[in-house]
Amino acid sequence: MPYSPLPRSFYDRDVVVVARELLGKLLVRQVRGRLTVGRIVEAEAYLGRGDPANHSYRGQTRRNTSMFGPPGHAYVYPIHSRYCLNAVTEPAGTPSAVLLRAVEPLEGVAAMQRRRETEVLRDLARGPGRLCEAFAVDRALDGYDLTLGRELWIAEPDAPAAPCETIVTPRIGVTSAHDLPLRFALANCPYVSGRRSLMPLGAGPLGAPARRGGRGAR
DNA sequence: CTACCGATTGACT
DNA sequence: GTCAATCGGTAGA
Repeated sequence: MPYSPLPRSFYDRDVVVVARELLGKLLVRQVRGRLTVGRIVEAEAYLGRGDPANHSYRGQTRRNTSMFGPPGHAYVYPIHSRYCLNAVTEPAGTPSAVLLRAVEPLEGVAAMQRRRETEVLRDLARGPGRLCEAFAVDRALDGYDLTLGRELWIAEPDAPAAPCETIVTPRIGVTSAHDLPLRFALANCPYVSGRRSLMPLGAGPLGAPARRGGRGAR
């Protein structure tokens, strides 16, 4: 069966492991029988304990209730007139989650272009707010069960894409815990957000050529 | 009720 | 590179 959803056991593990392993998986959205699919190329872990950047750091509120629930559900929150999509991880009571920051558009590109009001592939789902717009994810999906395979889920790709190097960096946009390397992304992937040159894990300071202003494809 | 502030984006120097 | 629009969530009076 194509695009069968990852089981709950996938999410019921350490949030950092889940974040890393979500790279390369497929984000699938179904609206009125139409599929929108993208390959996850960037994700961030938000720890269930001792992470001041996590919305749950100061306890449970109306907004972050989904994070306190069982793993394998969505945590969707609004910010700056946009939405951000997370996958809740670890057992219920441990408020950890993985923020999906970018996907490579694969299927349903026309729908994404319509929702995003741009034709530019690279701009369809690069960044958490854009991703939600492209995939028609809003507050109605907060708490939604990602293992059902009906409206929104994550699937294993049929044929794994060419092996890609993973880079690890601090999380983008957070105002605390800058030191924690909890952002994971595919190296040299044009669909990854962020503005800095990205250093492959384990590469020396001068080992990796920084990508400069050139836009490449358009 | 008011005040402050982002897990952002897009426009601009 | 820098910057502010924008609005719901949260805390506090």
